[in-house]
Amino acid sequence: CKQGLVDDGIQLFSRMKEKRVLPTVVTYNSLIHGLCVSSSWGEAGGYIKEMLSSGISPDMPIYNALIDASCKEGRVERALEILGLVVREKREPNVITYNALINGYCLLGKMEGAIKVVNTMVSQKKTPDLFTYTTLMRGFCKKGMLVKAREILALVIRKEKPNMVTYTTLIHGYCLFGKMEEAVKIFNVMVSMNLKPDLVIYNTLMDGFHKLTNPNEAKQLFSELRVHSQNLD
RNA sequence: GUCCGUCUAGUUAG
Repeated sequence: CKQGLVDDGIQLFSRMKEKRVLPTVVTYNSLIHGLCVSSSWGEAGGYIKEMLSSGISPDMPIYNALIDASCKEGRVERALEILGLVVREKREPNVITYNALINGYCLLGKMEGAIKVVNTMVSQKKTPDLFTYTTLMRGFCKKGMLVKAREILALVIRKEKPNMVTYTTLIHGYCLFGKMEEAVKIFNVMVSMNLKPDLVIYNTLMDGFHKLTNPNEAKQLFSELRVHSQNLD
C-alpha cells in the first residue's frame, strides 16, 4: 500500500480471507491508510464497515489516518468531525492526532487555528514534539513569517534536539524568500551540531541559489555535495 | 525486560 500499489493490497487482503487468515486492526489500517492516500474514501468507508461488523473497533492509528488524510485534502472540518467521533468512542487523541490537525491548519495558512490546536493539546497534557514544532515552522515559513519560524527553532534547541527535517524546513523558508545569508547561517549551525547534511538539504540550498540566479553558489554546493556524496543516500 | 508490524513534519522548474 505504501508503494502506491493499493490494488495489490486489496487483492492480497481478499486472498487472506479466502485462506481464513483473519485480519486485525493493523491489517485494516494498512489498507485504509493506503485507500486514504489515494483518496478513495468510499472504499475506505467500506472496509471500516466491514471491520466494525466483524467486531473490531477502530483504534487511534485508524482515526489518525482518516484525520490526516482529510487534513491533507484541505478538509479540516471533516477532520474535526472525525475527532468528534474519537471523543464519542471514548478514545483519547494522541500527539499524532494533534500534529495531523496542526498540519491541516498550516496547509491552509490558518496559523491561528494551528496554534489553537497546540493549546488544546497542551491542555490535554500532550507534549508537543519535534513533529509539532517542525510543522508549525513550515506553516510560518510559508506565510513569510520567518522570525516566528526562527523563534521556534530557538525553542526546539532549548527543549529538544532539532533534526535534519527541522533545519531543512527553516532553511527552505529562508530560500523561499531569497534570504540566502540566513539560510547558510542556519546550515552552519546545523553542521556545528554535528548533523551531516543530506541530499534534501543540498537540494534545498541549490534550488534556493538557483532561483536567485546565483549559479556560482549553486555549483559550489554541488561540488561540496560530490565530496560528501559517499555519505548520502 | 528488549526489539519489531499499521497513523503525523523537510527539497525538486515545465
